[in-house]
Amino acid sequence: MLQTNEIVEHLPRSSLLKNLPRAEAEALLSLGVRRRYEAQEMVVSQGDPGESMMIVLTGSLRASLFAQTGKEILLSYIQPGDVVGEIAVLDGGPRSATVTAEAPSELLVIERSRLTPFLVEHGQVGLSLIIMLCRRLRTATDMLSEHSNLGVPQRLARAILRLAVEMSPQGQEMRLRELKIRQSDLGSYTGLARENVNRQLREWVDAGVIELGRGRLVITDAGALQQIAESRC
Amino acid sequence: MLQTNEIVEHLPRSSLLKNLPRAEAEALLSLGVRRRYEAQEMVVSQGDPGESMMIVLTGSLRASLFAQTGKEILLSYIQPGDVVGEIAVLDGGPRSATVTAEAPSELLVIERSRLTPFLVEHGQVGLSLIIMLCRRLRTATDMLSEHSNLGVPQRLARAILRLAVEMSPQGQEMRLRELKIRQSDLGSYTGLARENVNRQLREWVDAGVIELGRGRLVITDAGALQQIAESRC
DNA sequence: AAAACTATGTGATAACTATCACACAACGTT
DNA sequence: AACGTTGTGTGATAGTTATCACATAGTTTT
Repeated sequence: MLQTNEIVEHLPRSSLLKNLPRAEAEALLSLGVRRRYEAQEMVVSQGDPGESMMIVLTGSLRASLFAQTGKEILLSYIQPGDVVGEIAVLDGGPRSATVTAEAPSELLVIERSRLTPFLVEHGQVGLSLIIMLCRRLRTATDMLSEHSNLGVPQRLARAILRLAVEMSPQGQEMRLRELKIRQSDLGSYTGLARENVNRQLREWVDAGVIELGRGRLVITDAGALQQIAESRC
Repeated sequence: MLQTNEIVEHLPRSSLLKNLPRAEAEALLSLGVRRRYEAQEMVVSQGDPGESMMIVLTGSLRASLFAQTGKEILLSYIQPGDVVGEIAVLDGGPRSATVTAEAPSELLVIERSRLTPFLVEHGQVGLSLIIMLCRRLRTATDMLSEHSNLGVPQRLARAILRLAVEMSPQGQEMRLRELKIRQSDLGSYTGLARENVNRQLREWVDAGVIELGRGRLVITDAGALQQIAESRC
């Protein structure tokens, strides 16, 4: 098992850790306790009180909301280096979303009782958290404006391009060519019916923009996708 | 004109200042410079670089996004005590939205060059900012799930109830009975066509839930609105 | 008091999107 | 190899919502 001081190197591009001096990062990590989650296990559940936040060490997870009808709204995929549960632990409110492990995952759990005093002392870590929250806010705002104002092709294209970055294990720096995703999940990510996702994707296969497989989507012409995403019609 | 040390009392429920010790709040405010904006003047513009954040002292403003088509998406109304422009100044990115003064307004402008070092020193202020960002994230998430999953009546009812809090000059603590808002703005806030906003509102007038005037909406039966907002159909 | 705006009210129509109903293909299990 | 499960492909249909086209009514300007 990794030592605390090895974790920093193990998560090279973690949005939270990458801009922190080594000593600060290690001090933060030393506050946490490791815990394993099995595939399909729920890590946090929307509405619950939340006394801790987690840093993902290994594995992969998904964050989603559930409407009263039971329909899932997929918010994001979560990779090693990402932080989970920070909203509730920082502002004291209930869990704002549900997070589920998709694969067996190891998380570093940091309790509020240790985190809050630490943040008052370590202003730099606070700043790093602030930057992370800002990034979240930006993507939330983006998604909002996309949802209300774009047509099916634009929404789908943007979703695919965003997921190609988000699902990358390289911590948000690289764009994947091949996405491991089901069309129904693309549906709950974009707010479109699965059937319509399929119809649009098929058109793009015919146009040579992507290739499709079971639970799999390959971007063959990223430029074309980008164009569609930015077109104004 | 108010002295810096009087401002704290003048903004009793500012989301940023209310949980700070008096000395910390005053230290933060002393970093800023006052500036007046006329009605309709643009305070920050989406896409611009942003070197400062502002605390609203007096007046009222609106934050919005503009789609390529030119259509406005209304994000929020901004009141004294609220903070504007914090995202760009904190994470160094471009302005994430456009903010316009609706009435003549006075803002306290804090430059990044003074803010960042201050935050490293004053962990408490950082925490307070963090809590504010969390709140923003929560409402963004809420709006997202509403947009994709609710019907017209639910979306509109929730929008009205949220605005009744947001537009209150009492800084997010009180629910107004009378909203000063045009139906076209309700449309760009909810992502609905103005005509459909009108049709739904008319139904509610007939049902005795609200009253309407030019640029004005009065909630006469908040309980009924709440019920509509929470109904699952 | 016109005239010019701005905001609201309402029908008709067109476009879009979800839903339903299956067929089919891939994968895992026993 | 048969079976159950999960994911994909596609047409038909119904429902919703935007758009267009005006009418009307307050407000401000001249």
